[in-house]
Amino acid sequence: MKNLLFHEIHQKSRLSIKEVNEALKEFDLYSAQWSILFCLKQFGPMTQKGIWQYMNVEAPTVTRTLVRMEQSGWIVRKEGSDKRERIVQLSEHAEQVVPQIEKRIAELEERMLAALTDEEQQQLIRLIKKIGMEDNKEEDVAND
Amino acid sequence: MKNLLFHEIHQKSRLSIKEVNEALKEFDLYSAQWSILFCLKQFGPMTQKGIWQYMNVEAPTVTRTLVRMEQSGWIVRKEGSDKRERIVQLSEHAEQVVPQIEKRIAELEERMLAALTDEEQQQLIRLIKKIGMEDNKEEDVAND
DNA sequence: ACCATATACTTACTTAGGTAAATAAATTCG
DNA sequence: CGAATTTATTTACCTAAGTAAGTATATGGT
Repeated sequence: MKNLLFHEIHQKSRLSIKEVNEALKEFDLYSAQWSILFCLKQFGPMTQKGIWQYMNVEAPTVTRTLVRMEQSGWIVRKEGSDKRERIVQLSEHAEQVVPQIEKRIAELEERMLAALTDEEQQQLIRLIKKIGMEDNKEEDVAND
Repeated sequence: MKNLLFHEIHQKSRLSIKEVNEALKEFDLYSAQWSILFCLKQFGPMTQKGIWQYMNVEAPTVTRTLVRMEQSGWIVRKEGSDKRERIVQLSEHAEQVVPQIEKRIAELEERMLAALTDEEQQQLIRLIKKIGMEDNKEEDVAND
């Protein structure tokens, strides 16, 4: 029975990525790339480590995505004072377009969550956050 | 704010896959492969279409995974009466080992859901199922 | 019976994620 | 100071998922 839960999460994850990719098509962008743009918009220039830590993925994943985004002109990477690290920031083009994308994605999310009340959405986030391994202490659960 | 929800789903999806892969290592198996084994164990021999429809993925995804599983001896594919379709079933080896894997995965899931009561788990499934596009009618929500 | 269409699967190519190992810069310690 | 260790990023190789287009078998309409 519990299989159902992970099965369901896995499916909704794929579904949302698929829908986001569809919405991003007109901007020539992919979901993981958008996640990074969104992150940079929120926090300003940051190191690659900052990005993969926030996104909770491994370093190579971010490297690859950033290479593609640099090639397509969404981001710029420059050397930090610590020469090991590279500081990532939005390109001018990205700065201009990100608000439009944000709007488009917000509409999509609203459509996909239309069947849930605001209360249910909050409940859902609260419960999902509880999933995990032992390191799921109060601090993680408390920050809502 | 709503970004948080998809962000969270995406992360838990990755996390659960990562943990499942870790648990499956000793069986030389990957999460998507296990999903198919589980499916075949539940329903018995079925066509590839049956598998990708149940799993809610595209046909090529299943083709690829089955090719690997056939090579490593987990499944067998034979021609159906309709010569276009291929009927997939567990190998003898798989029949023997699947129960052990099932047990291992069940333990893992229990650990990952330890912070949620049974009631919360049911609630969580109910809410997740509500996520989707327009085709989210009563039938989908009612079947719990 | 034949041609057009539909269906089941496969192939080729793309993004996205992971691990392991390599590289290069910083830091620590004797 | 110099060698050893740690840290940030990259490279190489794996699974997983998607789309688009190709192949082969069934099916339907005239």
